Amino acid sequence: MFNKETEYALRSLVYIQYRNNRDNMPGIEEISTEIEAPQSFIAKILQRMVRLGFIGSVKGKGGGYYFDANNAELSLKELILATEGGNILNGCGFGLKHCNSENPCPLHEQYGPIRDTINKLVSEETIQSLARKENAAFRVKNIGT
Amino acid sequence: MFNKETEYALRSLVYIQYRNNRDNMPGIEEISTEIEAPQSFIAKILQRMVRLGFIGSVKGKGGGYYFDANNAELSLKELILATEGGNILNGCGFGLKHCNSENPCPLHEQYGPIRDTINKLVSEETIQSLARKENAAFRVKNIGT
DNA sequence: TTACAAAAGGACAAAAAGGTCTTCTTGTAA
DNA sequence: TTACAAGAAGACCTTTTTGTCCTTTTGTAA
Repeated sequence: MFNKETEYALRSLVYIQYRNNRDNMPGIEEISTEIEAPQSFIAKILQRMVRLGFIGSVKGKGGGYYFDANNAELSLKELILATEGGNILNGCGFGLKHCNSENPCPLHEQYGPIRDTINKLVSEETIQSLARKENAAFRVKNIGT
Repeated sequence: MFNKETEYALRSLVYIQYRNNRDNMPGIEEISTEIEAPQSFIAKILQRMVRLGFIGSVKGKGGGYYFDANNAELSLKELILATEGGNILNGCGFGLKHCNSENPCPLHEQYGPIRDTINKLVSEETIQSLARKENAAFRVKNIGT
């Protein structure tokens, strides 16, 4: 569905928010361990998240990452647009550059509703709404084989 | 949505079937021009399609590619599984290896219906059903910028 | 029956995605 | 007030995807 960067960013951010909700500020080591993703890759991705202004970071002893509770919630859409662009949200299932109701590809009619549902999902859900779900931390973990 | 190989395969095959329906057997040059895709890449992809038994080919003067009308229709699902595997059809939106109703990721509930709809679409639609749509050839073209 | 059009095959190359490693900088806690 | 934990930064590497090019084989049409 999403590429690795989006996937790891999503899992990291939900984990950060979940821990913030419990008055913790996790660091890279904790995050990468808990979401089961490569530590240095997560470091790089979170660095980008900080530069984008999605999260804040604290350096030095006891440091880590946090969401500023004063900022608006971060929708999945904003995150996805920043990490992999709008291809999933706008692209034609057939790969045509100009596919629309006047000039539809053979999949247009059936794919439209799917794309709409995806757009609705990523517009309505936020990192915070996902982190609020009970057991969110557990569900963030990449358990299993 | 799909990767390039799937996308080009899809467009090529629909085009081939569309031309077959009109008693033509297009070659690589015609196909790649009409669907606006790199000729040598299309050649390689169609070679794979032949090896998979999805289409037949005729060498020599007047040669090209064709669907055997005696074979069953080729569902999009079969094609997708062959070109890029079942990730889109089975994968978890959150990227978890084991995401299910007992151990759901935070997106599980909302993503499930989307995945189901995609599965329904690719199971029901075939290359042939797409090629039958009026104006299919035009709609296969990648017109525009 | 042969010329040649067209597919088959495979080596190679470029670009993007995914990931690692090392060094530098910062700033908090002791 | 300094030690050091932890993030920042960027070079570099690997794998996968996407694509190109060239040679060989095939088989139909003339």
